[in-house]
Amino acid sequence: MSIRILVADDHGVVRQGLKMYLELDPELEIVGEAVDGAQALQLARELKPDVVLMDLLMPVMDGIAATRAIRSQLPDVEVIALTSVLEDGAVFAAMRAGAVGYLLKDTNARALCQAVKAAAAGQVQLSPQVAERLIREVPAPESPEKLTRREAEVLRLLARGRSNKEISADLSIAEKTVKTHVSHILGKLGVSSRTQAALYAIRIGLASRGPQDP
Amino acid sequence: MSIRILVADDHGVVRQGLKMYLELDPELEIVGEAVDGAQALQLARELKPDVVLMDLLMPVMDGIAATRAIRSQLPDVEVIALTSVLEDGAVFAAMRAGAVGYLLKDTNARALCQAVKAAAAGQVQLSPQVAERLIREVPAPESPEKLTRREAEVLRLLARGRSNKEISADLSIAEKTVKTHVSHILGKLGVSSRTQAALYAIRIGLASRGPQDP
DNA sequence: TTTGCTCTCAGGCTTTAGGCTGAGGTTCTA
DNA sequence: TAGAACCTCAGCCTAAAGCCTGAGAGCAAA
Repeated sequence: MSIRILVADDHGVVRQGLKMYLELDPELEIVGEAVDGAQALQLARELKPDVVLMDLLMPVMDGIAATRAIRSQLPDVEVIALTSVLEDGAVFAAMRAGAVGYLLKDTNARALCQAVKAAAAGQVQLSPQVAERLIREVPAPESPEKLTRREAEVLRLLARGRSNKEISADLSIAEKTVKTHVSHILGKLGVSSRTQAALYAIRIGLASRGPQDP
Repeated sequence: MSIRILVADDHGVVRQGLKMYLELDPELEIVGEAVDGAQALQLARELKPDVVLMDLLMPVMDGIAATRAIRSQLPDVEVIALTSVLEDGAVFAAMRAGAVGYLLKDTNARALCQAVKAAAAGQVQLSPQVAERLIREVPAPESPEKLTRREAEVLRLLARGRSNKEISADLSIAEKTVKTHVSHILGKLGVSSRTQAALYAIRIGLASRGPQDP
């Protein structure tokens, strides 16, 4: 059973290059190509690939947004972010969006194939340069995305398994207000349930995965 | 400074295979080999390795007993249990004996090296299948009830943020049935919401994104 | 001062989650 | 062969979650 791959990049040359690289490995199979983020999302839904190679700079819907959408709607589809240059914040943003890997386009064929296989197994794979960059970006995970201070606070409690009612008691505000915050959180994170939001918070390290006792 | 490893397995083929896998990583170094539990204990005392890869089924002294002996006499030596098949109770027994990891022999080279490094740092590392088994053997400190196979499966999906309706589609069963499973899961785990159940699954490693997804 | 963001709260609404009871089917085992 | 699990599904119910609109108050920057 081969690993099914969807390639998303707005440049034909890049898609062709990736194709030639990936098809050197008999275990890998390209099942689709997308030219923008929206199409990537659509094709991911239709084809349900194992791995999406996602360019971050694309028209219509950028790679970050597409990654977030795919990861929230299709949790079994892994995404590897792909860029030509290292941009500030991009690595962390991609990881926050749910990408399981982050590669530069100058990666060689062997490393690329290996990264795809690792991603299919749900394992993190980073270019050495990227890993170094990540370490320097991570120290400032102050606010995930654009959550306000209050929203981040609510998310932290939510990610400890607290109900809206419990959170309202914790913060001494109305449960209705908590619901408002939660709605905003779900919207900003691009997820559709509090459980997904909690898992997101765990992933970015906002909440520890320790015991939930207050 | 490399990580020093002792391999304990009564089959030469397995020892050779582990050697080839581990020596792919320059940070790992095999310093000794044992063919039974008694020899493993003796060599662990002499060589003081960082990690012991311990087969559970061995003559003279089985892996569980050897693990217990090593952990009690040499607290700085970490032990990873290794088996070819998942046996009932074996995971729990190994963890009780002090093993910090539990891997199947069909683990690939990358995962194996990663597990050894994690073990050297004292971190727990489990195969996804093992994690699933573990949750069935050791559900919660309060209620010693075990999850059934199906319940563990539902929990795995739940811990990926799936709704009841989505899970019912994934498993091709009625949403009503999923609700029944979820109710039983919550009861057995002693938690009061699906989010808490998801966090629990994450904590024990069930939710580590594994390759066994459809 | 105006603009904008944030935090607060509400009403009204639909959907989802979860508890409880009962029940028919399979499969495995004592 | 009779229990004992387990999986499946249903009805009926309450509670919780989530969406949408609107709105007042505080606060800070332009």
